[in-house]
Amino acid sequence: MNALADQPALTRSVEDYLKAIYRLSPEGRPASTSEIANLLELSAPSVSGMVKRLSELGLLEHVPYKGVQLTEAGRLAALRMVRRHRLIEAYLVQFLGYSWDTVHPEAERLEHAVSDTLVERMAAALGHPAADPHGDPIPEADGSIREPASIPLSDLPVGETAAIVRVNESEPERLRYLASLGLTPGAVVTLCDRQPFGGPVTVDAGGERHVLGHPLADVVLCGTAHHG
Amino acid sequence: MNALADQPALTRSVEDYLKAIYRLSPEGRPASTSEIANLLELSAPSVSGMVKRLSELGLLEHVPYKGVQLTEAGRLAALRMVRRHRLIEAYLVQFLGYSWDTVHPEAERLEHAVSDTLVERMAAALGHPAADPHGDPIPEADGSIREPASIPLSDLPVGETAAIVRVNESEPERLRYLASLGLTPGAVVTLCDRQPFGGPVTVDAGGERHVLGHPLADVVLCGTAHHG
DNA sequence: CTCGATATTTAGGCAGGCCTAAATCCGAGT
DNA sequence: ACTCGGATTTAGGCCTGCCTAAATATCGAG
Repeated sequence: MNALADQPALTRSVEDYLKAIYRLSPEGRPASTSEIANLLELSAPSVSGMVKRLSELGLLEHVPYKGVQLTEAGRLAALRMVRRHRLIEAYLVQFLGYSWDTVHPEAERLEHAVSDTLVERMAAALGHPAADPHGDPIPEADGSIREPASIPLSDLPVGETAAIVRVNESEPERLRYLASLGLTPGAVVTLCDRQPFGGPVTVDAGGERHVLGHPLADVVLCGTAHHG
Repeated sequence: MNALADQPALTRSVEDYLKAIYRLSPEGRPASTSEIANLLELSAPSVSGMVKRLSELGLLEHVPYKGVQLTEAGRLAALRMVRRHRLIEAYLVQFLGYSWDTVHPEAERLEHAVSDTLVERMAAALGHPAADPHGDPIPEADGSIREPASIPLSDLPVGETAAIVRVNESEPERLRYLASLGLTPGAVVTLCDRQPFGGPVTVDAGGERHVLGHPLADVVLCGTAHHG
């Protein structure tokens, strides 16, 4: 058990690469060098070089000119970082006064420094939450993760009521704006109107009506617990 | 104000060197290359090279073959790390179930990763403590630090009663032993007997009598609030 | 004052991780 | 089938930060 703990020590860089590749390959689809370079804000040759080392370490498989895929070891190492990151975010918000729009950079640094012990103590202090402040699901210590089914607010049928389960956004500005509208995980909203051709969406949240641009409505994910 | 915050970004290595040199030069006495190498468990040539870089960065002054001394900038950077370390230790013990003998390595890693914001939030959550769990004084955010006067338990006059203010020990084993005897900061003890020539010391702590070897009694520091 | 032990520095090397410039591959369009 | 542009990899370089081996400075003892 606890497949995410006590793994060989990896450098911060390696941890970041693995996390990035994990993010870029949701269901095993290979990630390209340039996608990784783009996400990590590094040059493509740097990624190429690191990819070679990581494949020699057995953390990923690389088909030259095609892309990379995490091995099981790589996926577990990545999930370990994701678990850390999300638990740290939850802890900082719950206990140290961080808000969901400022917590990311702090977690980004801490995730490389905390011990497995500390992570599990934070998890316990939080009561082993299932998701972080953005609604992103927290992988279990054994490496399992369950992504709740959801649909973007922009796809919710008009007239339908649903709970927000997740907000897929990282820009602080947008997060603050969404929070100011009450559009945070747990909030119950009703879709009142949708304009065609990617037009805005009108939503009722806590008795107030708001008009949201389509791109913004797209990152607000609603639960699909259909009537029961 | 807040001289300890918002300083130029230093690497983990540099931060560790500065902290080590600070520890080795209590009142400005120069620290030698080998002392630093010893404390950081590095080779002397490694230290020599780093010292050159640090002096070029203006963080210390180096008289070749004589020793190094922190500049004001270096002292502030070191104090910043000390503040972080001690606040983190206090926080982990108070809120996350760490004990004083296990908290050091965790703090050692976190001190390089936390932001100034997080440190200050932890300080606030703790109520701005003056000392960490070992009684080591926590530098203020402005860089000031006050070391309370104290004498080793081994030097306490026989018959005298005093409060333990600090325990200058880092080995977990010894810390656990001292804690098991109730010899932790805040405890009030009376020196019952001392054998000559560096012999053991008998101390009353919370109604129980314990015999302590001289080296151990030496790291237990007692307050010198003489009858008043 | 000189010698030798010890501390320190210099010289040279290596790994991690990043970069730019140059070579190479791939695949789309004709 | 060929070619051209974009993606990718290779080549080569730099900085940090560590190492060992060798040179050099210092200091105490005789």
